[in-house]
Amino acid sequence: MRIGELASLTSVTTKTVRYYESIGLLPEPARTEAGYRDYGDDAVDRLRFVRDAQATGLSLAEITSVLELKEAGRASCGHTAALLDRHLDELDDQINRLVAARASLRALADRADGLDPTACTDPHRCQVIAPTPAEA
Amino acid sequence: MRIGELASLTSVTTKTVRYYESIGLLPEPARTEAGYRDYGDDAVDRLRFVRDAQATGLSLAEITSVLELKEAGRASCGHTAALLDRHLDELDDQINRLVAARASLRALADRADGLDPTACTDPHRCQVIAPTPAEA
DNA sequence: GGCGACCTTCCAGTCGGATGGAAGGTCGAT
DNA sequence: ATCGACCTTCCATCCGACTGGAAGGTCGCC
Repeated sequence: MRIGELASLTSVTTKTVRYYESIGLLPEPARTEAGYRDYGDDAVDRLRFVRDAQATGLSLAEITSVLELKEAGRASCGHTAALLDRHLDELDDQINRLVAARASLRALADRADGLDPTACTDPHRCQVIAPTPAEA
Repeated sequence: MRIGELASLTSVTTKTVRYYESIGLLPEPARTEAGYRDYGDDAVDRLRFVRDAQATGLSLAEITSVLELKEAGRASCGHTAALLDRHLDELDDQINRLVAARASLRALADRADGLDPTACTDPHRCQVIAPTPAEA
């Protein structure tokens, strides 16, 4: 199939497909006589995997390394598992940071809701945001 | 105080301070006769607030708008509260997406752990990553 | 033989959040 | 007088993941 069909089957643009090829994420496909890229069905799988992996938050560089291991064949399970474990840890950290941020933001928002708007008269001190009204 | 002191009090670089000024996040400070930036104590508060707000995941653009509202004075509580609520929703979405991603990654990693490495012999199909071994 | 859809390459630009470096000015201490 | 620390401006570069556009080739159909 040509690039347009591959792109629409995987819901990406042809631009993106060429970009992925340019960074080594997708292998160079065969070409038709006219020079058009000519993909097999496995390209759809690979590209779908890329998008799935991306959706879990892996960077394109990480996905590249998973796919290179896959390409290399043997022993990839261990390496892949290690990469996934590492990414899981990062994901946990990120979630924890966001949850903490959420909590402090929630506190800020609650403070905002509880405030009397008419108390908001000093242009130099907004009580919602000033961390602790008299700390400086 | 000069830019270096402000920077070290707030744990940012002087580069970053000038950058924040350039995008309108910090007001243009007074200048000494020699042309040096000359900050008052409130600059420390403001810059600290910026970093705190950033830590909760607000973009610099969002922080700018919060600070503009603060600058504007009255009615800022309502607007600020609305912005915070909106950001809270976004944060929730983001956390949900990450948790979902974590789950699917976890499933992938479990699969990797459970696999017999010697089964990993076909260079064209790594069982850890191939989404469902025969789907194409 | 010409239209439009599709393809090619290559180069530039976007966004957010800075960071690096060059070239030069200023200050206090020795 | 000169050193080093600090300051100034301006312009360029980085990262990741694309996206846009120009200029041109190819295909099928009327």
